[in-house]
Amino acid sequence: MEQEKSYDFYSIEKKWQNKWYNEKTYSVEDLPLDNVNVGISGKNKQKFYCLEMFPYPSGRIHMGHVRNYSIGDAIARYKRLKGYYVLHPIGFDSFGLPAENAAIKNNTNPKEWTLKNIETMEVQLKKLGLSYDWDRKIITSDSSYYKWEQLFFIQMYKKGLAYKKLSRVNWCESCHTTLANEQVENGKCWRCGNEITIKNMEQWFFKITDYAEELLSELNNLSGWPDKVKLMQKNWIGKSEGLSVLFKIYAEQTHLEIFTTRPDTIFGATYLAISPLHPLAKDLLKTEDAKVKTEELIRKSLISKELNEKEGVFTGSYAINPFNGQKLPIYIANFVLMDYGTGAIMSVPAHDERDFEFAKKYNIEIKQVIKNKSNKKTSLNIKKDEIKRNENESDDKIKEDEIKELKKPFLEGGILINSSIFTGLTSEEAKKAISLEAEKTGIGKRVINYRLKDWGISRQRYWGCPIPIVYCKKCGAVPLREEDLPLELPENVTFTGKGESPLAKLESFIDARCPICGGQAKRETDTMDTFVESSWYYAKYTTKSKSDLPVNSNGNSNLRSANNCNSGSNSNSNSNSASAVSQSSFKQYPFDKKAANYWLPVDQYIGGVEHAVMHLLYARFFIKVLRDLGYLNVNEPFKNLLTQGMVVKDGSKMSKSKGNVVDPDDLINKYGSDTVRLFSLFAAPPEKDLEWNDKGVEGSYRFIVRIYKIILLYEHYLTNTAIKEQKKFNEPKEFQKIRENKEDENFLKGADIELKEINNELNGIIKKSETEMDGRFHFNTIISSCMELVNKIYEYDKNKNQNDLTESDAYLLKHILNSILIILYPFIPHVCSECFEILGGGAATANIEYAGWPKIMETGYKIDTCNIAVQINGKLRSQITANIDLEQQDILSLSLKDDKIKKNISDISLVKKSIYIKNKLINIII
RNA sequence: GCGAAAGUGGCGGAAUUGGUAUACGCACUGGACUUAGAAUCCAGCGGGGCAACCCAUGGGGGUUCAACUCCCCCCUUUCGCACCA
Repeated sequence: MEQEKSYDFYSIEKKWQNKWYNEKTYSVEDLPLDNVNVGISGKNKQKFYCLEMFPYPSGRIHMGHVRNYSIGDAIARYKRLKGYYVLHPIGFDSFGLPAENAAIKNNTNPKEWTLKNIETMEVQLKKLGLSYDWDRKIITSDSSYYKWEQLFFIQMYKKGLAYKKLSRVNWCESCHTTLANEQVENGKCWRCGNEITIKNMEQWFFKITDYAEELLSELNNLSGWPDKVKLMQKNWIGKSEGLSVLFKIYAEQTHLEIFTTRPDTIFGATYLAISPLHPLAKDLLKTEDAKVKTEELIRKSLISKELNEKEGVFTGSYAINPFNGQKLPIYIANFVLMDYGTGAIMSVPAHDERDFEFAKKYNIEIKQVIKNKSNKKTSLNIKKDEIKRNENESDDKIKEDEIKELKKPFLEGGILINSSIFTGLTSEEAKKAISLEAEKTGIGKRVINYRLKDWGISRQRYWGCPIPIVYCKKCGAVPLREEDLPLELPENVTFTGKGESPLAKLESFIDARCPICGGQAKRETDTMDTFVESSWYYAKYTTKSKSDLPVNSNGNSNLRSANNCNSGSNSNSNSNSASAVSQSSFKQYPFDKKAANYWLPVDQYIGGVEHAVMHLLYARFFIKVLRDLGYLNVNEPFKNLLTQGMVVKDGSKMSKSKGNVVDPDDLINKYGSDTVRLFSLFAAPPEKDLEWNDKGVEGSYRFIVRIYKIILLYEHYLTNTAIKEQKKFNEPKEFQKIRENKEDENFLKGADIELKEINNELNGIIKKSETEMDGRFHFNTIISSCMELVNKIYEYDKNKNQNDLTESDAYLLKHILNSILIILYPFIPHVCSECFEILGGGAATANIEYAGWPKIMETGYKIDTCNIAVQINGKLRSQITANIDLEQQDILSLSLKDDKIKKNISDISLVKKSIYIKNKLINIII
């Protein structure tokens, strides 16, 4: 007996990984070429762009990465089998705080730290055997990448899409920088969890609000996104339609503009409330007492957005309700936000919770103007702008005390009361009518407000993309000339971890010349939010050739020499930059427009749900900007989105502080990467959290060993029956049939029934896998069916002497084994590649990469009996075996012959009726 | 408070269209092999009952011949937003 080979995952994985990397198996062209080798040509193939969110090089790969990339790789490999031309790139999102914090802590250089981490992680990723096109690797902290970002910034600045303003911004003391609104979670910093405070600072913004409407409406076209994410973005954008109305201030010439979404309640307004930060606030104050109290409110509003209790001050001023002339007191109220709407509201306590609460506290009148819808139809005529009251309408009288005794506000829409000529209208009608009336008389206009704010991108940190702006005493803020890019991040900096950004203290960096007048100027020392890099990397990937800026070719690049750093823009090695260098400045593009248009949008994007309103919103915004700047013609970056759950252990997210971290490297060394990948796909469907289980990993390992062993078992056998050597099957006729999937029925008829049954099940798995891989991605169900099938093959093997097997058996068995290997290949590519090779490959190729997705093979075998569940009054009582496709009557009489059924139903006359689901179930009602 | 998702054995999870609930895996129990162990293989494995049967998909109602699946109410958990007028 031959010595049994054991499953040596180390050698197997090494062997295939080397092959993939050396042969660049997964590398694709920017645009498909005509005459490339079989299997990798993109011509006549449909493109498929598969992308996982690229990692921040924090040091080592963690389980979340493994899960993310295993999912992506499974999809990419599946699509290749299905005949797609697949772009599957990877890179590093390498600007960010950890590098700088490490620098402060260990006195290292952020760049070195980052590059070292990238090196480590690249080795780890390669050990996982992921099918990336490594030629497209991006390192965003490299100036060959971020210079384009600076270019975009300048072009956005010129279009007014990047601007600077003084504003109240979120400040994280621990990270020592400002944050965008999206990056504040529950009043805390998204990164470190520190409490956010408010600062008034000059900051750079991207005008994402210009795209609010498109960002919102395009959500409707993203059918491949989870509803959850779309809803989160929708809520974040927060569109609301309403009316802005001018209220004249009593005995003054000024007006106060308020915004409301409930114009129908305007007759119920009993006071106005304005934000403490409202520009008119101080002018309206009439008493010393109010002034003092307001100061306090202002002070509180300035440091925090948190609010415990509603507080306010009566200013002493009044405004006039333009609709009924009522004199309304004006309050300064802490719950009114300055940065939404107009910073002033009309308060209708009867119909708004907040106004109600405030009115109760300060004893302000509550006036009901909406009541429950009655069945009575309104008898008002609304024709265009005209509202005519019918003659015989009787007033709906509401008693005063009924209003005052309201225990809580009436929030729903209803029928208007106490609202002059609008009384009797429904809320919906009244909104329209009152808005029209306001517009007609010029006291108001319909407006749309968004909750979304512009994206604050200034960061007071070092390790980020420098903002290409200088401040000239004469010319003000001036962008660098495009040809002077990149503005490199200087490297000779010291990190104290205190006070301002290191850049702000670096004279050699700050000192600059004005690009317009040549005079003395100071450089902007803020860097860009690192979410900018990830907003467009998917587009950069589409172009392999690295078109770099000319290095040293532009003699007057004095701006760059000022920072006395290495001016070599040193992208990784083999860029054939000869032609690029000879060109002058930005005649080049960050990526080839044709390639971007060809590959984008990303067909499948995979990442954590935590980026639902940060990265995913910014990226959508950015591609629209790039489109409008003329770089590509694509509206949305990601066609389909899969948000995977977290990897948890003992019920909580893996983290150092909890001490429940599992290091992928340890597992790969112990079981091999196929096992680690398999477990992370098998233990839960991708969108759910994955509970890590060391014992479960062993189960996955066992399964792989079982596959390997059954292949070895049959390697011997299949060789003996000459399949491997193709003595019989090499006959052209047979080969032709196999290729065309037109098997000789007679030939297969000879095969074992057990094998044919297994084959039938295989056919089911092939179909089921295709549906799963087409969008639901519940790999766990595919894997479990494969496990079942492998178990059956073992069973078959147990009951069958190999020597009794015929050629037909061998052929069918090989088809089954090959198919199972191909189905599992996207999840465990190394061992499947190896096994496929051991068996001698398929009809067309010995390389599983190009074997194609398995075809359904009909053996002409149909099961002619089926198992039918017999229910009595809906309860399962028995099961019978019957010939397939029998009619209800036959099944019923068969059922009644069954012992267990007989016990319950002695005579057919007891049967009231029966319901029959063909070949499945009969329910007998008695 | 508002919005969304989820709740199935000891555990991870199946059941994609209403049609035999608990597939597959883990853990556990027993057995085989072994001096012994590991590994492997075989068998069992929702709860109750000797059994016939009964009870089980968070709880309670409903629709239906039939409900994990559809409808209503409630509970719990997770996530997002949180004075957005």
